[in-house]
Amino acid sequence: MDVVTRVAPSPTGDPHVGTAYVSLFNWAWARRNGGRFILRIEDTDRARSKPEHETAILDALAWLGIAPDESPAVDGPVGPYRQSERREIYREHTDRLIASGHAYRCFCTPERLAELRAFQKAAKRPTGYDGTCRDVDPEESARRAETETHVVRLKVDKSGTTRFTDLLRGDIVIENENVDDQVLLKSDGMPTYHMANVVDDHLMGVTIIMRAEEWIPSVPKHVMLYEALGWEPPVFAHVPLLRNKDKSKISKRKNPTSILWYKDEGYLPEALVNFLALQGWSIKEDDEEFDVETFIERFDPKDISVGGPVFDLQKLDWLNGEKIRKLDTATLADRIVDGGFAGGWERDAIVRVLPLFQERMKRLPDFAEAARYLRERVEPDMDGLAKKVKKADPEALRGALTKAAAVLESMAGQPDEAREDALRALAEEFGLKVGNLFMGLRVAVTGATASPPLLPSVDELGAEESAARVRDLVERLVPAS
RNA sequence: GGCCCCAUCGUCUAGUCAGGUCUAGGACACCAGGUUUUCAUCCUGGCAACACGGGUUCGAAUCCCGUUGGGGUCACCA
Repeated sequence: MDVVTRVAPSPTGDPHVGTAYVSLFNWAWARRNGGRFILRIEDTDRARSKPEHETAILDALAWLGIAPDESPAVDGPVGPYRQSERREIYREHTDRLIASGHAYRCFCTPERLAELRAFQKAAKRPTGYDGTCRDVDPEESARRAETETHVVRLKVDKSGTTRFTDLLRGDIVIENENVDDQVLLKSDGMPTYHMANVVDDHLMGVTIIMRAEEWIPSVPKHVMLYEALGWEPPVFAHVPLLRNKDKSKISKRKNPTSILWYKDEGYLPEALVNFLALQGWSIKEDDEEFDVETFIERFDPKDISVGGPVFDLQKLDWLNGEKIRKLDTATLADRIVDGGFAGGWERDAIVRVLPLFQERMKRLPDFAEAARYLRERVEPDMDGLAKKVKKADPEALRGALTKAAAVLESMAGQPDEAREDALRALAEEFGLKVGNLFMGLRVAVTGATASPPLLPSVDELGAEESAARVRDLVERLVPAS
């Protein structure tokens, strides 16, 4: 049988990392099986849904390289893919349920329901609809429906139990008396999630529902709907919820949840994908850095573990550095430029100097930050230098640096080895440790005690400018008297 | 609170279904050492976990029960 997977986000905010997480699994499973991955926009909440959010979700998934095969933007055989455009379909099906006695119209006002809920809570009783409209005579119900606003509710048979199988947890059984008469059709004619979800998943031929575990409690309602409609439910696989450090469901307050944030921070999409793949799933090999093709080859939803993974950005940073190091300089330069992290650098210039920075980068903005000294004189870190050359004779250091400046100029263009030898000799001449001389040069040229290789930096800068920086440092080294 | 889900190093996890090969493996982070003119990379080593209590069994991280802990959910939001 064909595999059809789906993700069904609601366009009510920035594209969420949880959507990316669930999409990745659904996308990969469809890819592995030569199936289809559908993105359905659940915009039945008319107040909160916004077109720009829908666009952002589509763009974010495309950026991650896990774009759906069918979506509002890519038509397919089972559209439309926006629930707001499927109103008639839901209406038809709720009518069917009313006709078959599986659902009923409810005329209770929101105010009454709020009061009911408040009362139940105060009395420490389980909350839920009290069934006032359950037994309104069908004819009377139809008549009142002409003029009165109403919703349609699922008529739950409160006896017995409902059972379903979760691919990751096995059988889950719930007493029907704990299942509420869920609203299926809202008073504005839009379906609720539960109704739309079941109808769409069936009509769209979805074979496996992989979604977050927060949905488990509502599965019995869905199962009842499948049964009432005479349909076979698909396979359910509820994946763990991504967590904050305190184990609560990942939230904006405690974690970056917008996919856009990761893009803006200079994370590579392949790093985020690799990282997300490691949440709840693991590769047998020791190397946890892998490409998406490998993931597709190995991924099977039944291997997902169910403990809620705490989001750890440190691991993402590591993965991002790994991915950056794997790119060739031309590609990395493109990523830097296209991502808007060039900081005024021309693309070709980036390609030229990138070897100095690539293995030191964790994120894309690191380049412009670390390469600043190549475009402007940065304030040398005199305190840092002082700590590093504490034991060196200041007079000797100044003398050696002054001569070193001249060496840099006179030996410009010569091989690194030759220049290094000359500088080493200089250090010896002044009775300095080689490291101390180099540290002085380093701080002079790059401004910092930790930097990319010295000589290549000098070459990029030009011998004259480098020498000038060294002489400037010598000036600063004169003790205040 | 009712209902439901979950429980291995600080974090992500392997092992659990088919009990012994687990004195519990890997990765990130951290610490130490090596390489390097610094940093980074790279290499080597180290620290560190089966929530607790019963039971079943010759034998339990693995099976069962309970406790504790964590999470989710109880909307005309998804």
